[in-house]
Amino acid sequence: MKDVRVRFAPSPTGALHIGGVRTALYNFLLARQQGGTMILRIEDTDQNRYVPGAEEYIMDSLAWAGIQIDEGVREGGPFGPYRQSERKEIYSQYAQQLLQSGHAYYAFDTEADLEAMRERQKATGSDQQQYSSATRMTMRNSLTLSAEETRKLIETGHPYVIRFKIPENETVVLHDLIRGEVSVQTAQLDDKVLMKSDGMPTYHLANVVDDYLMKISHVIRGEEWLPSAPLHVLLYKAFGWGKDMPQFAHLPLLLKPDGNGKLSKRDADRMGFPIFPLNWTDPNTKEQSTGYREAGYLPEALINFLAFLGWNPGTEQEIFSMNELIQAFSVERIGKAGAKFDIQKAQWYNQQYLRAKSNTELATHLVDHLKKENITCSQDKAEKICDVMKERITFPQDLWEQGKFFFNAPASFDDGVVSKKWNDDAVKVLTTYRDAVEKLSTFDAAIAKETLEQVTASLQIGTGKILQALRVALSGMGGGPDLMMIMEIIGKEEVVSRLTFALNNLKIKVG
RNA sequence: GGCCCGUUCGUCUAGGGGUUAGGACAUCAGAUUUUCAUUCUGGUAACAGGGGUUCGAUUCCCCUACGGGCUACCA
Repeated sequence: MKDVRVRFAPSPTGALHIGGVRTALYNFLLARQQGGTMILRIEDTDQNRYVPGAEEYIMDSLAWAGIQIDEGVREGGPFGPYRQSERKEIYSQYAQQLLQSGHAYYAFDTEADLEAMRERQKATGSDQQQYSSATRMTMRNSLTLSAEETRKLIETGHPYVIRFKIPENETVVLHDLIRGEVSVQTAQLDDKVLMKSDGMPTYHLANVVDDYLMKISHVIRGEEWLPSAPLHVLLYKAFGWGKDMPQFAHLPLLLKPDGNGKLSKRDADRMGFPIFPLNWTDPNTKEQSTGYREAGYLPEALINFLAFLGWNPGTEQEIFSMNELIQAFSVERIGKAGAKFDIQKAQWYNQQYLRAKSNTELATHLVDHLKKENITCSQDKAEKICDVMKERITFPQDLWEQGKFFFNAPASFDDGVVSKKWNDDAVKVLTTYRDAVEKLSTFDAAIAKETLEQVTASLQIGTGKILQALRVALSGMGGGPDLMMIMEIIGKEEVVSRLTFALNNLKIKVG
């Protein structure tokens, strides 16, 4: 079997969209599974849309996600350059080949000429207003002009494009790995521009030439390319590369969570979830976007989630590491229909991966975060906190968000809990308890519990009745991890001082 | 408009001519828990519609509806 060589070919027109990450992922999975090569090709043939920094951003994003590139701008490789703007000469050379073999022609039409043609077509009631076999003989091109005229126009510097001459009355059949056979009549296709007047190729030419030269075996890309795939097939044939044509797989799109249509940045902003892998500041608008990384998503969770959007292994296993995905992946099991983007599922995955992490690893994260808050915390204490908190968090930052009380005494107390649970009995027990704790020489969760039980027993008040009051006094909140562990972690002195503060400041609410 | 692609619980999906149509997320209920969360148990919930083919269709075919993509000297 032919060596598997796949490519992810984004254009650097902005941050990498999450859908692009999935496309890259599927390419990567196939490459790794088959012992093939993953190529990153930068498709920067549109000079107007070039956004500085986008290229770096794309590479950094893929690296973060764990999608490794074997050949590309950074990595180099035997088929470079991997930036299309640096391959300009190659494309014009191949365009010449098409010109000579009669598969392409020069066109000198102006914007106004094209517009007039479309109007004429519209007036005849035609379904399509295209530059095609139906209209090309009415236009200003090397098909209608003499060789002499054509040569003169080019020599005198008239702007021109090179168009592909779509063959007439053919049926193009392409075999898509996901969709099966797709066939299109060439009469539906237009004479696409291959080389633009600025000397750059269009996507269609560049993509076919590069895929051929780079020996790409599988083209795995978004469904938006399906309509132009027949044109690409025709191009391969025109070049005489029919036998070396890659296999195609057109991926279903990622749809917005509500309603219909493809997932856009607007939807993500509106619903409050990231659309880009990493933080991104648009250099033109200065608009800032939070990335998945910064929002607290773990790359392995994002990857697992993305992999399952449009693909599944056919088993009931939900959690897959990258290596497991590589093992299990198959293009044939990719679905055909678009998948709505469900951020809740992504959060669930994140939770699963987060809780699978060791306390040591989580603690390191916590300690790092605490530095930003100017709080010092031993690794040992941080590990204890992570141990009691990890079952209740979705994002790493929740460790701090939900566990602030481990470091800062509560400044305010949950009203609902106070009004319900802060009563005479509670005050009585907590006062006695505070005094008892103060006298203790050693203190840990077990001792804290034993002492509390002794106090409630002596006062003949059920322990359960006052636990919520104790919790709110210590943490300010009505919920949280095991109270005895909280006391052990914050320590005896802190327990005493927090109780004293609460006892002095909380009023019993009557009624 | 034209062309192409698609359609199983709210969502991601498995399945496939005869199944109690399976799982996961979400949701609801119960249990556990000192609270919240977790965990456990259970529940609600789907084959877009109409025609065929067939003994039988959700599964195969056609049509319709709906949805999406494309329709640039953008990718």
